[in-house]
Amino acid sequence: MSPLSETAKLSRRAEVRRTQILDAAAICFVEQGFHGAGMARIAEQAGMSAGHIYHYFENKDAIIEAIVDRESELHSEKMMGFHDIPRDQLLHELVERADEGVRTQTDPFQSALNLEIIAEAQRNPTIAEKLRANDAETREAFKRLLGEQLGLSDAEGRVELMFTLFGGLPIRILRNPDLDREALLRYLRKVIRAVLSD
Amino acid sequence: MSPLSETAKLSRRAEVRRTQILDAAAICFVEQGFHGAGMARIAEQAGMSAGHIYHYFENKDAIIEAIVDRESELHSEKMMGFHDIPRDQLLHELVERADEGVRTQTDPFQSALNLEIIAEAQRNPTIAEKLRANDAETREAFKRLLGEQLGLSDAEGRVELMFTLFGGLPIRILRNPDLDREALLRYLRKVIRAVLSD
DNA sequence: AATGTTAGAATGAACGTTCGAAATAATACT
DNA sequence: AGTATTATTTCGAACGTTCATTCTAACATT
Repeated sequence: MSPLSETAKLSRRAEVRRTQILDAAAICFVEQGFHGAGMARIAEQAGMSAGHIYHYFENKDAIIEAIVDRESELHSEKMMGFHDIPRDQLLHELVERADEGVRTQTDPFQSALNLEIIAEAQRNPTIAEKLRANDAETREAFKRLLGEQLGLSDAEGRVELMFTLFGGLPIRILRNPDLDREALLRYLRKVIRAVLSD
Repeated sequence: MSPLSETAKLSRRAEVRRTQILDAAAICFVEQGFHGAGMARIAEQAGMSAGHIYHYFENKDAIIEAIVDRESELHSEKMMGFHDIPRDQLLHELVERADEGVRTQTDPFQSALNLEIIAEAQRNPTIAEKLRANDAETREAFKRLLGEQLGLSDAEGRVELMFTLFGGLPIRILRNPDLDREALLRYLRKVIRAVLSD
């Protein structure tokens, strides 16, 4: 067996363990928060000993950072999905896909993890920086989309409004769990049309 | 001296101490989070010993709850300010006061405290209930405003959209601290007009 | 046998909370 | 009014617990 495949096998193994830990940690963080969840609980959920986690992550903060990285990547990919849409269908698609956005942003697990990350970013500069970098990236991508594909001026303000709206959904669902998603969607679509046209 | 004024004096004293503690705690919570801030740090900020705090609050959670109550009351009062506006000026006023809303919701201290409360609500049922009660109250008030004063149908969805938008501002400012408030405001006003008219 | 992998006990620091006493204020008594 | 007594406020040390992290020894795999 070549040393290359050996390392590959090893890294793969390690990669599996890492995701195991990250998945477990995400569940614990949602249930108890970053600082409420103990390493023991995370280890139990991941099916390994507490001490063993330190073979894959330097410390608890590194786990948090890895989770944020994973979420950021997911978020970026979601955003990039709009770039393949032909320009004459773009506005229509953005309006149509509003409900998908509402669904993901109000999903109990996702929105809880999101809010947890947000809270952590407030006093963890590393996390804050990751969030801001991801925001800058997706914001610029969306601005280009509006400017180049839809030919809209003042894309900055339009993007900020859209991001504020979708970003506010996790908070909204927390404050009103019985929220009428359909009623909200009616006006969400109206707003998208108003903001993404002259 | 009547026993009434005596008790009043005593409660006043206690009330001053209580607000002293709440103010100090709010600062600490913003700086280090609910669970990051220790009682020792809060006590120092309040200018008293850690043990002494327990004469005014049963425990740390009680402090958190009191802060949430105070913020809720503030939020309710802000909302009630719209009820004195004559109906023919209401829409105009709502559009005009948008920038005041943006200013308060993106104020560094307020938005940080807000997000901290939100995060805490995720696994503290008492806090969650307080938030939901406050939301139900302000939501109903705003719905009445739109229905009775502006004669709008389907107020539910309109209110949800507006609340989502303003509620999302603290997150927005965290993810993009350099946010162009004026650019955002242009479209925020456009959205308010679109959502609060047929 | 050697190397990589796992478990779980040990460590030390940090935290919320309790407690008994000291300081201060209020009240009663002479 | 001035002293004695009671009540209230304040402090800071001590306690018990919890937690992240380290370490040592056992285990598996090659």
